[in-house]
Amino acid sequence: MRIATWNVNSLRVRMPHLKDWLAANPMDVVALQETKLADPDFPQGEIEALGLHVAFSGQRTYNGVALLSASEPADVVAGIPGFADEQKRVLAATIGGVRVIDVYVPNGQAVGSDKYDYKLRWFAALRDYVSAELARHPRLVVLGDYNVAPEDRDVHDPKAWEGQVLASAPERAALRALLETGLEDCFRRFEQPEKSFSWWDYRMMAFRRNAGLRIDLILASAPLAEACTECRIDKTPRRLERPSDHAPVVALFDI
DNA sequence: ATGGCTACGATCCGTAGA
Repeated sequence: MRIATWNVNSLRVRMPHLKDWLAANPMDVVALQETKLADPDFPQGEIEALGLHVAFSGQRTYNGVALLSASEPADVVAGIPGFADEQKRVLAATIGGVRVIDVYVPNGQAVGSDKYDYKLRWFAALRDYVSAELARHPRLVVLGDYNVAPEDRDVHDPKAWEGQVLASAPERAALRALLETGLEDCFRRFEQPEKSFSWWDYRMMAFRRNAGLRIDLILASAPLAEACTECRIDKTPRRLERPSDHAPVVALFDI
């Protein structure tokens, strides 16, 4: 099974890149974030014309998540049950016997801000949700834009980012607490090139300088992680004209 | 120098991202 996550930063703008990428990289599951489309505006027909099923939960301008899949998604659930949130950041479905949770973690803006507090509350709710889902689904993957660089090696300049939002200790602790429910970062199961990142700022020629962060993650339950044979970041679409600032991350599972 | 892009929905600038 081939599973990918990609923050497309506007599905409307990135649709040509997505189509080209899927043509070259057929997937069984693709989790998208930042679609930035209200549900009535979602290009369902265009996705289905690619031979894929799709589930989506979006809003105008901000946020928005979608799950593309080769087989039909079952038991689709939007949001974190029991956590009231206007922002469309979570979408779950069962696809090919795997429970998939697509997440777009809040950015947090700045340490100590209201948005940062929201991010930490949101993480706590996600942990409780994932913990309950793990009990029901041995094969669980929780993937998306986490807006946290797990470790210093996931940051191009750890000194400059020390204590900053996306790298602060409370955010990393919240991510660790999520992992401790029983998930593993598929990317770190394998030898990887040094300075592997999944996001680069549009400014300052950050991509050319590889001044990035690894914040897009594929987390898998133990039975699924053990079946993972490869996990890689595909920088190819980031080199295109008018790219998303995020690169897709792919994991392969021998199931 | 705390900026530098990009997308969006509103106007010709503000908000947000990360």
